Amino acid sequence: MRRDIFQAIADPTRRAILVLLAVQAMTPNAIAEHFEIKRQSISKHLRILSECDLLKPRQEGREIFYELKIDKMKEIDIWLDQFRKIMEQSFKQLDDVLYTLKNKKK
Amino acid sequence: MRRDIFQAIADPTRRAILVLLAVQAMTPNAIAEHFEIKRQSISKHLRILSECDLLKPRQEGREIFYELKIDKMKEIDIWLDQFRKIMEQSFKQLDDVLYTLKNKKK
DNA sequence: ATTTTGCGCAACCGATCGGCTTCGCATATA
DNA sequence: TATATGCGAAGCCGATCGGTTGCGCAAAAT
Repeated sequence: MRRDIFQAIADPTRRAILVLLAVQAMTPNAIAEHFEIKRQSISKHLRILSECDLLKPRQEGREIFYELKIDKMKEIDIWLDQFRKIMEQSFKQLDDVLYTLKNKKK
Repeated sequence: MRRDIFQAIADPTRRAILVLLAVQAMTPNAIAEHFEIKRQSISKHLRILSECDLLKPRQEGREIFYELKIDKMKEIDIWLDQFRKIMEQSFKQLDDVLYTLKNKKK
């Protein structure tokens, strides 16, 4: 079980489920209506997403509403931050180069 | 071949490679030194990342320097935007609720 | 001219993935 | 009480994944 958030969003069906649940909590059957796969397969996806802490199930009678834990999505953002920082740094270095060139011209 | 960017970053080794290459372009051998897997496996990862347009190979004699096409990372950001927007909307709705409650108190 | 080095490709292999079907259980509903 | 419904768990299966080894080729070094 690798089961990290990146592996979770690797599957296009799971990404679509996340988008659906971002709008409103839904039951497995309701979700399955939006796809061409069986409810049981949806359940498998829901299990994976839940294990990654991306979803929170809420039992209501015999139904289970899965809701998105949107905060968890921040983890992806945090990972992307590395690149934003490195990019900034690259621009800074580029600035330095430009600055040096400018001074040499003088 | 699914080969989209989300499948590309699903693998932890590939994510680490991206971070390495964010700092500076490197050859397969140089990259492999940072991992405990064979150079050929690294090459496989590099092929996948290149096919996703995340890397650009630059031949230099018999060496190939792979460099990160950092712009491609924005695609992930764009996907995340959906959730940011939905979150904003949720806060807006929450504001509406709070506003209504406030008025009822009067 | 020969050997070493850097690389990608192809074939192989066990593990995992993402569907499927079948089942059992708990909760409505008749 | 009997039946229908909503769900998860388990087992199956073909496809893909991520590693390996063993090439062959071109460039560099000897």
